[in-house]
Order: sequence, then C-alpha cells, then structure tokens
Amino acid sequence: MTATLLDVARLAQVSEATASRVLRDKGPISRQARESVLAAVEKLGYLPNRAAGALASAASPLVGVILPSMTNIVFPEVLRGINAGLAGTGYQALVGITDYDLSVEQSLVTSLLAWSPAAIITTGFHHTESTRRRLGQGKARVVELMDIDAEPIDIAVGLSHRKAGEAVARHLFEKGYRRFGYVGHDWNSDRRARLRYDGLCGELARNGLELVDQTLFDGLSSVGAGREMLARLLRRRSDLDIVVFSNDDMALGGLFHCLATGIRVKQELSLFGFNGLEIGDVAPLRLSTLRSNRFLIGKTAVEAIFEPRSSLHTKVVHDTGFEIIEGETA
Amino acid sequence: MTATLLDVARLAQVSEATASRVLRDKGPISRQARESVLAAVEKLGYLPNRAAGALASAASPLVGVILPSMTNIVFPEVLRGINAGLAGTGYQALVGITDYDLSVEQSLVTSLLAWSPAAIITTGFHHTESTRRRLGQGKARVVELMDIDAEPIDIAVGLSHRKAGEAVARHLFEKGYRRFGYVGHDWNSDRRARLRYDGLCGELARNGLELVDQTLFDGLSSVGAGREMLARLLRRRSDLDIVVFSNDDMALGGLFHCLATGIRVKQELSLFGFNGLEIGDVAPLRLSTLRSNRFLIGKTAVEAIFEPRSSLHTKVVHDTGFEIIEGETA
DNA sequence: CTGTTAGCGCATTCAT
DNA sequence: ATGAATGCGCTAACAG
Repeated sequence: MTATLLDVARLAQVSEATASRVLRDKGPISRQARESVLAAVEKLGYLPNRAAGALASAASPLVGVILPSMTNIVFPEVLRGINAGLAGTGYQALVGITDYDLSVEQSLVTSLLAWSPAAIITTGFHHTESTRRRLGQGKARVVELMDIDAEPIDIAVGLSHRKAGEAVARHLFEKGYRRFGYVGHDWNSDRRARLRYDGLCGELARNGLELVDQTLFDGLSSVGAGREMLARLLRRRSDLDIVVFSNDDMALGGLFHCLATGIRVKQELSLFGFNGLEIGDVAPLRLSTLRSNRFLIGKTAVEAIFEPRSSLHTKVVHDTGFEIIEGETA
Repeated sequence: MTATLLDVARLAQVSEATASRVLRDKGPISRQARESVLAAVEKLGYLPNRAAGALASAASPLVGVILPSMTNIVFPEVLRGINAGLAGTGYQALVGITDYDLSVEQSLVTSLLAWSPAAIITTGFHHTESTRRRLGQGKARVVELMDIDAEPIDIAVGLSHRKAGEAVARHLFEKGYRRFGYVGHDWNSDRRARLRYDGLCGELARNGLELVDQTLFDGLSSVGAGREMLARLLRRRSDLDIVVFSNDDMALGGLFHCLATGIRVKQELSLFGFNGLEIGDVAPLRLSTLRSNRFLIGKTAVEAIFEPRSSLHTKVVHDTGFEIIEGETA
C-alpha cells in the first residue's frame, strides 16, 4: 500500500538502519548511501510514519500548546509566534484551549503528554497540583508563557506584569496625572491583569496617591465590557483625569464610549490601555498603551525549548520586555 | 518507569487484550473485568501511549488543521469552533498556519498525513495539484472550510460568498443606495473576497448599476489598510453614497477614517462590511455588515468528520449561512 | 561507515 | 466474554 522504510532500504540496497539514519541525518553516512536512499524516497513517495518513530524512540516531533482563549486576540498572536518558531523544524503544534479553566488544562496536559511531545507550552504559573506534578516529572520541556513574576517549572517567557503596571503609573505620574481611575475585568481568570493592577497601585502609593475609583467587570475582557464599565465609572465620578484599563480590548471600549458620547479624549479625560493591539494604532485616536510583544513571546518560547538544558534543575527566564506607546489618548 | 497496558492487565488479572477493550469500550466486557481494569488504571496512573495505539491501529485521534492566518481574526474563531467540537471526544488538533502560501499548505498536508489523522481540515478550494491528490487518496476525511461555491474533495463547510455578495447588493439597493464604491484587499490570497465582489457586481448589474469606483489594497486586509484605502477612494470621488468593504477589518478602518476626519457616517457616506466581528457591534457606530458564523463553521466541520461516510464518493456540503446586520453605518 | 538484532506499547486477529 | 499470538514501522544499541 504505502511505502515503508523497508521498501526504501531495499530499493536503495542498504539496511533499514542506514535508511533511517539518512532520513534523520544521524551518524556518519557515505555520500553513496545518502544519495541512493534519497533517490528511493523520491521514487517511492515515501512518507515516514510518525507514530512508529515516536513509539520506537519514545519521543515525538510534537509540541503541546495550551492556551486559555482564542477570543482574546493576544493568544492567536502567541500561537502565530509559536508556529513561526516551529516552521521548518519538522515539529508540529498540538493545540488545546482551556477557556481559563484549570481543570481543562489538567486534562489537556494529560492527553498531550500521551504523545510524548518534546515540550508543553502553557500559560501562566497558575495550575492545579496535579498539572504541576505531571509537567515537572516528564522529560518534555515545559514553558510557562506571558509572565515572569514567579519561578517557572522549567522555562518562563514573557514580561513582568508588576513592573509593567509600575511603569504605567510612573509614566502617567510624570505626565502630570493625579486623579486615576481603573477599569478592569475578572481577576480570577486573569491573574496577570491583577499583577499589573498591583504594580500600578503600588507605584501610585509610593508617590502618595491612590486610585480615586474603579469598576471591575465580572467576566472576560472585551471591547463591549470596557465600554460599559467606563460608562458606569463615569456615572459615579466625574472628577477623574485618567482612566487606566486592564487591557486594550477594554480601553478600546472606553475610547468608543467617549467617541459615542462626545467626551473629548485627553482634554476632558485621558485613557491608557495595555497590550498594544494593532487596532489601537489606527483607531480614530491612537491608543496610549503599553506594548507587550506576543508574537515574540511565542517565538522565543519555541527557541527556548530547543536550547540545550544546562542542568536539570536550572530555571530559564526570558524577559521579552515591554514598551510604553505614547499614543493620543493620554 | 511509566505504566503500560501490560502492567494494568497484570494488576487487574486479565489479559492485555481485555484491558485494551475496556479502555476503548469495544466489544463485550463483563462488569467484573471492566471494574478491575479501571481500578488498576486509577491505581497505576496509567496513561495510554498514543504513538503505540496509532501504530497498531494505523489511525490516530488527531485532526490536522491548516489555517491561512492567525492575524485575520476570523481564523482564531474558526479554531475555537474546531476545539469546541473536539472537546470531550479525545481527539486533538494538530495546527499549522500557511500565511496564505499554497506551497506551505502542501508541505503541511504531507507532515500531518504522517500522523495518520482522522481528518484534515483546511481552508478553501484552492490547493496545489499535489495537495489535492494527497488529500483525495488517504483514508482521512477532508474538510474544506469557509466556502461552498465549488465541489469539495470530501466535505465543505461554509457559506456561499457569491450569494453573500449578491445579498449585500440587493439589500443596499432596496435601501435606496445607487452610487456604490468598493474598498478591498488582495484577491490572490483571498479568493472568497473576490467571490463576494463578483456577487456584488453581478447583482448590481442586474439592477442596471455598476460600481462608481474602487480601491484595492495590495496586501492582506487590516484596519489600517481599510482606513488608508477609503481615504484614497474619497480623494478621487466625492459623489459616493455607500462604500462596501471586503471585510469588517477594512470597514472598521473606513469607519475610523470617517470619525477622525469628521465625515458624518450615513448622512454623508454609508459603510458596509463583511463578517460581523464582535468589535463592529461596539464601535462608536454599530457597523452594518453581513455576519458569517465562524465559530459554527469550525464546530460543524468537526461534526461532519464524525458523521459516517455515506458512500466513498458522495460529497458533503454544509451551508452555515449568513445574516445581514442592519447596524448604524448604512 | 554499515548491518543485525531487538524491542517500543498497543490493537487485532483467531481461538476458545 | 476472554486470552494468546502476531505485527504495526521504526529507532537504538551493538558489533563489526
């Protein structure tokens, strides 16, 4: 039916072992052998059976990727970075989505591990005990994405959200803002938003300030939620000079609220986001925000996986940084 | 090291075959056997080795997913639908991104097939000859997503983009619009945008009209491109009463252009999009557009895969439909 | 540099 | 309803 390695070996007049070596260029191979094997592969249209390879070697060219959401535009970008990093390596991404449910993450880790992947890439430091145990004891590399504010199981790739929050506070304080409002979303599912909030408040406190008021949406972030929550905040307080949002989705909603209701942005009220979404660049007013490079996070994660392990218990941390975007809304 | 089926069988005092049957509930099994096997699995923390299973059965609980882009927000939503459909089935998605490059699609098809997946889900009808051949002759089911305007290899799930374009023309004509402009993006990478355009123009012609003018961006769609292209179009013509955009990204850019330059939308100029993005619902003005249900497309695709094949050469087509959204911009 | 020999862990006959 | 035997296609020692 479909050609196997044995067929290739026979046609090339070498042993299976040699044919196998050629295909994975492992070990020393004569030009002779290499050429005839490659010719046979070509001729037969040979496709290696990955399952057989994985079984024999107890390892597979697979990388498990566990993402909390596809709705928050941040994660498609991370996935794009991961796929970009994987492209041309022969490795494939096995993708699962948790919808921010740690028990879903746990069962995904279990099923993904059943493929003996080279690595599991997941998000954040917040896992169930069982997840943590399973991830820690396999031979697969483990990457925890987005955050570097805690000690990783193996590798962390992301930025310090606490420092990002502090940087925002410092930046806005230096620009002269004093009356801060905050519009956020559910902290239970998004711990990193909470860290940014903590950084923001901490730095404000160091400058003798605190938030004047805040509204928290009880659910995932979205443009609609941002719009609604800003409206609610402004109904309560009219004396704010700046509102910081938990992310750009929310901030864009805030901007839309201002545009729709005629609030003059920056003159009457300033807005600041987080994430640096492309759409923020071309909104009627360029959103003032803090850019985290999600594509780079994904790409760096993959590169880190292939980096040789220095020692079995050394943690690796990659800081992909952030950057304040001036914009036109603050 | 890690427990195998043999360990489970021994502990449960049954044969490997029985243990295997229990785990996949295949064939008749006594309560006795089932319970002791399940207990053994629990006790040993047994994890099946998928590679071994795939090798032995020449089939794997994997679905290859090939998407052209992660930047266009439509595809993350499709992927979300696919994952939702897969959740709880024990199947996993093996994801690749082509960046609209058919040769990348071809090599992805090859690598994915090496895992003997249950199905390959890809996008559109436009493939290389080799891709089409490989897909056609495997035992994996094949789904072509988004479009139903041509004959599929096996299964098509999506909507008629031609009819969508016609529906838009009819809707806008009935609302009294006569001077149509069009703002689009690259047709080579996005054939479906071209189909919608054809539908639009065809229906206009049937009503004795044609496009007054159009601008085409030479690249992928984006909010920025939409903004820029509308600006360019309006520099050339000031006598349009409606502009139809190739999709909502582009249309949102157009809306932003109007908001930024003070063009009164719907009074001076109307705008119409395509795709029904969530963000269009909460923009300062709710975008008038045509909604295609991307999540449903992904979910339906997965359901179609598991539908038993009626006959080996019957093509299956699922029309997920579309819906005109009135909005506030047209 | 190459071939020989053994499995890898499971699903699947075919018995019973 | 169960077990024994076989092999899926490949990689990994090891010996030469």
